[in-house]
Amino acid sequence: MLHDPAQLDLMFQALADPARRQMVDRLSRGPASVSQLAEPLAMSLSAVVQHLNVLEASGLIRTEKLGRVRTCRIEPQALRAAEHWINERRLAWERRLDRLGDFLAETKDES
Amino acid sequence: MLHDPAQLDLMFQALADPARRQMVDRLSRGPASVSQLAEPLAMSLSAVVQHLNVLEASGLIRTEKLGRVRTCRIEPQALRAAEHWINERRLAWERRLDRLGDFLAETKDES
DNA sequence: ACAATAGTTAAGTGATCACTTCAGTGTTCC
DNA sequence: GGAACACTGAAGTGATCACTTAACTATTGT
Repeated sequence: MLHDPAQLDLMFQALADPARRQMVDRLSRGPASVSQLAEPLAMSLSAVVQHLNVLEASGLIRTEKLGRVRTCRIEPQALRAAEHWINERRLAWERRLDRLGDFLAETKDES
Repeated sequence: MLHDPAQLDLMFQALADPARRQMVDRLSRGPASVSQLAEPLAMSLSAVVQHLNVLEASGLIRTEKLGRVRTCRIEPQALRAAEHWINERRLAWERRLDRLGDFLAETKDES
C-alpha cells in the first residue's frame, strides 16, 4: 500500500524543494487555492501551478476544481508513507545499537 | 538544531534517489564499506562514491576511513529531523480535522 | 456584453543531476 | 619491490529541473 519505490521517489523529490515544502506547510494549516499558495512565494503563478502538479503527482496533495478556483488539500496517507519509510530505517539502526550495547554489557560481565 | 531549510533540502533530495535510499536501507542494518554498498547496485563504483558524497553532505550518513577502506554508517539524528518535519505537518492537518469534527458535532447538537 | 479573475499550457533557457570513462592515490599482501 | 585492492577525482554527456514569458480558457461580477 503506497510503498513502491517509484511513489517514494516522487514524494521525496517533491519534498526536496523549499517552495513545495512551504506549500505543504501552508496546506497543513488548512486547504487553500492556487493564488493563496502563490501569494507568499516570489515566483510566477505559472511556476506555482507547476510545483502544484509535482505535489499532486507525488500523491502528497489532492486538488479539486470548483468554478474557476482550484482548492488544494493535504493527503495525510502519503505523508505517513514517507514518514514510515524513514522511521523504519532509523528504528532498525537504533535497535541494532541497543543489541550491540547489550552484547558489550554482557561480555563485560563475563570478563 | 538541524531544522534549517537548506539542510532539509539536502536530506529530502538525497532520499529522492532510489539508489541512495537503497544504500540507506543497507546501512540501517549496520555499517558497510563503499564496495559493500556498491555490490547490489548496477553502476560504477565511481557513481556510488558520488551518491555517498551526496548522502554525507546531507548529514544522513557519516563515513570514516581506516587504511584503504571507508566505512559508512547512518546518522539517526538526521533521519529524525526529516521524519519530524513530515510528522509535524501531518499532525497539524489531523488535529485540524479533529477540531473540525468536534465543531460539526457540536453544531449538530444545537440544531 | 465586457472586464476582471483564476488558472492552464507551451515553449524556451540556464542550472543541476546521474551517470560514464579514465587516470590517478594511497594501502595491503606476497 | 610489485601486483592487487579500495577507493577518489576530473571531465564529459544527455536528461531532468526550476523557472520565465506569453498566449490562452473558463468563470464570475457589473
